Order: sequence, then structure tokens, then C-alpha cells
Amino acid sequence: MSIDLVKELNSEQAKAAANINGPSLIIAGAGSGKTRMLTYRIAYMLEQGIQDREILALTFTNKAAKEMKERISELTKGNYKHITATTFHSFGLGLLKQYIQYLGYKNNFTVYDTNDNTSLLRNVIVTLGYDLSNYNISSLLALFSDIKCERHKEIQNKDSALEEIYNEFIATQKAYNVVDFDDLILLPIKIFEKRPDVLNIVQERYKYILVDEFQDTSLLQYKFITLIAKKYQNIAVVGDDDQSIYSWRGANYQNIVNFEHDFPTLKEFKLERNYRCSGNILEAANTIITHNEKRKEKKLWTEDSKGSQIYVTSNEDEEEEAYYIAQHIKDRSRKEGLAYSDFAVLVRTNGLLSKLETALMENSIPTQVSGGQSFFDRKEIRDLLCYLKVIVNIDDDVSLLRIINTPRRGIGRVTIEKLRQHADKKKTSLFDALSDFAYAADAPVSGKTKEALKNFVQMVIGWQNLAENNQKASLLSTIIDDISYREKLHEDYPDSPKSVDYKMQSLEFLRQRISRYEKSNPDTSLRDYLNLVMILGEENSDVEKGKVNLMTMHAAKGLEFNTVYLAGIEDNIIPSSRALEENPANIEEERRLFYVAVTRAKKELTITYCENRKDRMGENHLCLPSRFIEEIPNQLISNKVAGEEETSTEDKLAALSAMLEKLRKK
DNA sequence: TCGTAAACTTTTTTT
DNA sequence: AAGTTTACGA
Repeated sequence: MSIDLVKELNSEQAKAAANINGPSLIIAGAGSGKTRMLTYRIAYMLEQGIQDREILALTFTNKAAKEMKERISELTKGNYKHITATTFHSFGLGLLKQYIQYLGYKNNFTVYDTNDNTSLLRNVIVTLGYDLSNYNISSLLALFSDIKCERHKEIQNKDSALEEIYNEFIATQKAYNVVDFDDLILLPIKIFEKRPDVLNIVQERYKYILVDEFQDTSLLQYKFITLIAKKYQNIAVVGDDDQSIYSWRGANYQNIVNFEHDFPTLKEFKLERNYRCSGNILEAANTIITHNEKRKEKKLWTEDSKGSQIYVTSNEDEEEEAYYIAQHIKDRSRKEGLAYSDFAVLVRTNGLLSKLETALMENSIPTQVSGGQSFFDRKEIRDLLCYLKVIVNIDDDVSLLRIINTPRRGIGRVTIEKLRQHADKKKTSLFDALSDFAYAADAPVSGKTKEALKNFVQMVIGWQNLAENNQKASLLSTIIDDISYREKLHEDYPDSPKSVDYKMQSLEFLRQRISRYEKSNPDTSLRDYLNLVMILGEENSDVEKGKVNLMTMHAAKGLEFNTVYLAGIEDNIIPSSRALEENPANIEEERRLFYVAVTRAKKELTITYCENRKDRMGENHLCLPSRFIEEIPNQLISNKVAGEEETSTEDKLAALSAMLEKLRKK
């Protein structure tokens, strides 16, 4: 391998790629060839004799991590398999797997996602005798996360009830032997602080560090990465303050300033040449973002031609909008010979996805939706995952509670309450209490209930044995059989055998996934898989060829498409009214989000908004076009429709039949 | 303990 | 509007 940076990259890119020793701060504008630069940088490092296992590349999202891995492996022809390219969270998980026992956790810990945390917090509040209706669980979880991550010093006004709930919540997580997403970053830091020897091992292992999407790192993540980089100082951070869109979950682009302060010997690079967007789109983006006051000065430029204008269209309501876009994509792809995968429809919120998805489907346009309800959030999947989680970590009471009477096996509210009291008194897990009741002569339950408990305990123990014998995929089938899950589904959906089949099919997908994982990672455990699933979520199906991409603006970051539709560009949606209510200064982040959305388009951009729209309570509201549309210079906007020409008879027929179908449904 | 009906509640964005 | 949670009677 011989790398000629100057030949492959522009001069700024080449300088950034070549500066592999010491700290670097690389400001990389949208579409400035950042990933290309990073990939070459890594290739160059390897050529300079740096060991692949010494390189750590951290990104923020799974998508970005996956893409980086692929690009590196392409460029280095699949040699150098030991580069660590992953997200902060999975890297943290890996560290915990190795070292969590230093913090007094058992090493069979499992990961809790937001769903699990929600159930846990509800349980805690009820157990402590408070009234659930006085608390908003999600905002409480957000507050607790702030406290845990030291974004908030302490509970306001020393609210003693809240303090009690917080302390109990944290203590219960530990008692259940579970960690949440925050812990995946926080606990490794605690380990580093407690055990300098561990920190040293990690520092020696990862001598070259790279952080992508640096503007999205939280203070905690910054602390985490700085600890590791402190020793060798070979750290490159790459980011763009204009694309910071995650401040609501602790991302702090002030980290760029912190970095300048903490690594005074850094070299700074700015990539401002844009290779992605045509001239008009880039000019619109540049103009929009200058309305933000708090930003690092930069101006993207391109040698590309102006290209087409930006199309702005209004529709009567969200249904019209969806059909308009679907119809339009069909036209464009046929006339321009574009593949469906060249198109993307981007929206502000997940809730806007479903109408669009239906419209695309009804026009038989193949669609790839990312975001929305994840595979792993489906009820049947969660049910079975909870079975697996209990088998792996018997202390996990939240998961146990979910499965204890699903399907119904005669262990109801009353019994569960008795079990909890017993567990509380004896300071054991709920499962221990269960076994006690199942076998003790004087258990305060009826003979029938006792039989049910005994059965359940025996099943779980049987599954645990199977799990130890390492047949993860077949274990899942065994559980489904043992608990008669198909029959349960039939009871739940007595008049829809179709949805039963569909759900059973989902479970079959899950089984296949586990078995695939089992094959490609023969030496890892079921627990590893479960933990991975919690933070990986949906297995990123490869950017599918021939499908229109439908997703949120957040999910689109880092991606690019020939033709982009931005739907629902109305005030209250973007900028989001909720964000502005919370703090008027949030307008800048909303604008950055819009900027990110606009800069996804390479050749053509269409913006649509509606005259009215139903909110999620089903009420109709008038809407106004987003104020951000006015920030686009007038001469860049066309009120014509992209590729406006005659519609073919064929298309008119198709539109007509789609309309009929719609009517027939109503 | 279970089934049905009524009541209630939705964070915008994700690991 | 849709989904889940609670309430009550059998």
C-alpha cells in the first residue's frame, strides 16, 4: 500500500490527514470530504508503521461507526482488522465487560434502555409510597440523567421526596445488576479514577485516538476520551459546530473550546470546500446558518455549478403532502432515470413518518424507513428479550415482572405483591422470593398458585442450563414452545390470525439474528448479544439499493442524497414549538438542524409545508410555513415544480387508482 | 384472578 | 388517534 495524500486529497485535507502526531482540531463543514480525509488519515497512519490495534476511532452513532469501518476496510483491503471503530457507548460497554467488577457489580450485568428505566422508576415511586400521577416519568428520568452526568448539581430546593426517589432509583439499578446508557460512559470514568492501572492499560493500548462528530460529545464523553488521550496526546477531533444537533441530550459544542484549552499544542485545520451540494443549495445553506450568532466563522464554497433552484410547495394537509411527494418521486425517477435510492424524504419528528410511508407504499414505491418504532420495541420481541434477560441476569426484577405472568400463568397482582414484600424483607431478588414460595411449606399462597410458581421456577432453571450449554438460537425456540407463546398471541388477537403470523415471523427474525450472531462470534455469550442489542438497536440494514430513504433529520446526519424532500416544514414543527417554549435560544439548534437537512441534498431540494395539519391528539390546526424558509434568499427559490413537464397518461392513471384506493378505505 | 370497559396520556430529536 | 393503564364486576 502506498498512500499519496497530496494526490488524493485537497491541500487542507492532506494537511489534516498528515498531522498524525499530537493533538489536532479539524473543523469540517458539511460535505467537505471529512470521511474521505479520515479514511486516508488512518491509511497513512498504518503506512507509517502504527499498529492497527493502537487506533481507536470513536463516533456518535452506530451508522457513522459502521460507515467508517467499511471505508477503512475498503481502503486497506480488509487487512488491519484490529482497528477499533465504534461508538462511545459500545466502547464503554466493552470496558465494563472487562472491568466492572472493580465497582462492585457482578460481571453478568445487563443494559437497561429507556423503556426499562421507565418501568423501574415507576416501580420505585410506587414502592416508596408516592403517587405516580404527581410525576412525569420521562422528565424525571431526564432530570436524573442530568444529575448522574453532573450537568445539574443537585435536586432543586432540596426536594426530599425527589432525593429519596433518586437515591432509591440508583440503588435499585445496582441491586438489579443493571447499567443504563449514561453508565456506559460514567462507569468507565469511575473505573479509570479508581484504578489508574486500568487507565494505563487502556492508554497503552490506544495510542492514537480519533473522535468524529466531536460537536455532539457530552461533557462526560469529553472527560472520558481526554483521560485516555492525556498520556500520548495523539488525538484528533473532527467536528462542525454548525451541525451540533444533540444538545438536548448533553452534547456540548463548547467542547471545542475546552479542547483548545486542554490541548494547547493542537494544530487546527478547516475544511471549507464542499464537494456535495450544487451552488444554489450551498448558498441557501450558507445564508440560513449565518442567522445564528453563536458559531465559529466559516464559509463553505464549491466549484460546482449553480444547479437547479430550490422548490417550495404548499399542500392542503399532511395527506395531500404525502401523496404529492410520493407521486413526485415516481415521476422524477421515471423521467430522470434515477434509482429510488437517490431520493430521501426528511422530517422533523418520527410522528410524521407514518403518513409518508403509507403514501409511498400505496404508490408501490419501495421504501426504507429508519427510525420510528424499532424492531426491538415490538411487543413480542420485548417479551422474549425479557425472558432472555432474566435467564442471563436473574437479579433483573424489571424484566422478571414483565414476563412473570406473560402469558398468563395464574401469577397475578396479589401474588406478585406478596412476592415483593417477601423479597423486600429478605433483601433478595424477586426470583429468589419466587423460589422460596414455590418450595416452602408455609408459603402464603394457594396450592394452585404454588403449582404455577413451581412450574415457572423450573422452566427458568431449565433455560438457564440450556443457555450455559451455549445454544442461544435454539433456546429462543424452546422458550417460545415452553410458554406456548403462539397460543397466547391467538388469545390476544382472536380475530386476526394474520397479525399472529406476523408476530411469530418477527420472532423468527429474532431467532435468525441470534443464530447469525452466534456463528460470527462463537466465543461470546448470550448476555453479550443482549447488551449489544440494547445499544445497537436496529441492525443497520445496509443502505438498501433501490429504496427511497425516509427518516428524521437527525437520522440523516452524515448521509447525502441526490434529491431531497423536506416535508412538514412549518412553524411549530421546525423550529419546534416545544423547543422554543423551553428556551427561546433553542432557535439556533433548530436552525442548525434545518441546515443539516438542507445540506443533505446534492442536486435537488424540494421543501413542502401544509395549510393544515392534525396534531397527535387528532385535532386540526392551521399552520404557517417555517420561518426558516424566509431565510433562504428569494432568487434561489422557484415556485415551479421540479422537472415540471407533462404527466404521462400512465402516471395519471396510477394517481387515479391510488386515489380510488384511498377513498375506498374511508 | 381475569376480562372488559372506561380513562388517560402522549417530550421532537437517540445511545 | 392510538396506545396503554386503571377500575370494576364476575
